Amino acid sequence: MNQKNNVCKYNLMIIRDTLEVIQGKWRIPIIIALTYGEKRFGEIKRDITDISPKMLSQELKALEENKIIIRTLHDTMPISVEYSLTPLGVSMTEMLDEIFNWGVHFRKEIVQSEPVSLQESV
Amino acid sequence: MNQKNNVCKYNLMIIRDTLEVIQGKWRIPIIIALTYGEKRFGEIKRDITDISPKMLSQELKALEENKIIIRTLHDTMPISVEYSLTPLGVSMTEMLDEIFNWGVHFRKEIVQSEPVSLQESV
DNA sequence: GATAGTAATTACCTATAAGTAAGTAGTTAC
DNA sequence: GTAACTACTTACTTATAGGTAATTACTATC
Repeated sequence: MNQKNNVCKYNLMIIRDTLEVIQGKWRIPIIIALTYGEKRFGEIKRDITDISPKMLSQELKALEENKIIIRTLHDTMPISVEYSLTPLGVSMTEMLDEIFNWGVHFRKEIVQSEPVSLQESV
Repeated sequence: MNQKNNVCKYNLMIIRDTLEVIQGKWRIPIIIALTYGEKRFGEIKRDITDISPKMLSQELKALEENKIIIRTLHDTMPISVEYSLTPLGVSMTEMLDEIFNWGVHFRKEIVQSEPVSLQESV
């Protein structure tokens, strides 16, 4: 029982470090947008229609600091900036898939029991 | 390309509904604590040492409203209250496992590159 | 040269999450 | 009867997340 308890506590510690990286309204959506290939600032903004440039800029910076994404400056005319996942970012795929899968399951369950308005817009 | 884009946007919508359920510092830790079996208020508090009774009470209530956990009042003397996962809560297991797995991977990567203090206490 | 697009930054404000501290109502042990 | 335990609740405060609006610097198009 004490052994089981320590395992539980160790796992909770790992989880809390992880949550700090993926916490917030925008980080996971941004990462998911980038799993569809490298994108420019404006492209991500168009995918996540209601994010403000301030939040996008801020969260991209945080994800870069956590080595989840890389920012590449292409020396074209006009200059373009592209964001893409690092190997560490790509390694999130299974996790993101499972979050998505559970989301689908959850939506099914909730829509069945109480037809409350989740986000309807696509 | 437009097709791909709509798929991306639909997926983002699912994800945002999901994030609302699991968002915050305490919900995932609480759910994980309960994957080890049903627990009483005080037991959860002992697992998650730094949660305040206010936050625990508040988050348990939110999880109950989202049908992730159930609160059972045992008519013992003295009365005891037990929290356990619903089938919907149990269905989060794969997702939580993947979050944990990525957390382990992330910790390994970060500890290698820069030995910065993550949470050390167990 | 005016207008629009890209990739942001800055200042300011509000809303929400979380923390602190104390209190309550019941029970049990000494 | 008083001290401690369980399961909370309430009031208050602080911290953080997020939103709004305006601005910047550069290029391209009309």
